[in-house]
Amino acid sequence: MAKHVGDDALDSVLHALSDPTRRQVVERLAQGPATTSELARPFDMALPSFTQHLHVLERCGLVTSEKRGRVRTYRLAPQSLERLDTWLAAQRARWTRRLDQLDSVLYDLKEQQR
Amino acid sequence: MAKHVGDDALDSVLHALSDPTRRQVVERLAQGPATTSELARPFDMALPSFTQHLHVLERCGLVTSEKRGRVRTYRLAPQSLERLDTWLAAQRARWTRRLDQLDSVLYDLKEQQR
DNA sequence: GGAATAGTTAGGCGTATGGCTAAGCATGTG
DNA sequence: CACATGCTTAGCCATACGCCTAACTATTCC
Repeated sequence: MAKHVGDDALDSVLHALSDPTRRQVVERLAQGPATTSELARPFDMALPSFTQHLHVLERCGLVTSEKRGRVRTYRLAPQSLERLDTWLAAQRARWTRRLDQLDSVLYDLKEQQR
Repeated sequence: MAKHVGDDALDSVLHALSDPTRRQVVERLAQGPATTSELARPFDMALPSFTQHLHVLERCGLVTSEKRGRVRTYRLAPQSLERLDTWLAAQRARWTRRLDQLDSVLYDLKEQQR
């Protein structure tokens, strides 16, 4: 089994996305940048609680932010989703390769039955 | 923004995958079934701690298990990864649609400059 | 300058998470 | 039957998480 030393990034991305609030923020930002309070509006949550979610998203690289005046604007950093994509693709590959092997085993069995 | 009521499943799948131990188990199982102790062997962890990870994976539907005699065998349940795949694809779609819109805005700006 | 606005910092609180040991149960095996 | 094997249950502990309120800072606007 391949060693996984540098996958802390994946850890934190997956952890960040495992919270529904944070996932909704990501979904919102996939449509374009937004400020802290715009992002917070749909949620029934105290602002400090909400900004913690934003900090989690930013720490793991899913979003970036920039403060102009007193307004902080967040944007999605889509390359971070690609990492997840890559991992998923790798698993799919393992899985399908395994199914291929099973197929050939079944084929061999059939051959033998003739 | 679309409402997200039934996404507890995604919550728990993402949470499960956010742990490196559990991710490695999934990677292992993507190559074929294995028993509890086979799965545990590579990890320097007390068995009860490890089986908790297996339970987490099973509760969220990422794996299934079956006990024959005193041996429990685990297999990957790949449809659960598809759910994640679907979500990721949706985000990618939002993101690229957004980029398309930006493209057309830029195009319009250019037109006006003529 | 004074008041509203936008975020931030500090600190507290209950629950969930991830690890452990010790003991318990089945199920195979000599 | 006795013993080894494979896993499970019970209970403990420390840390992390997600939420809150209160108070603070920094900007913008009249």
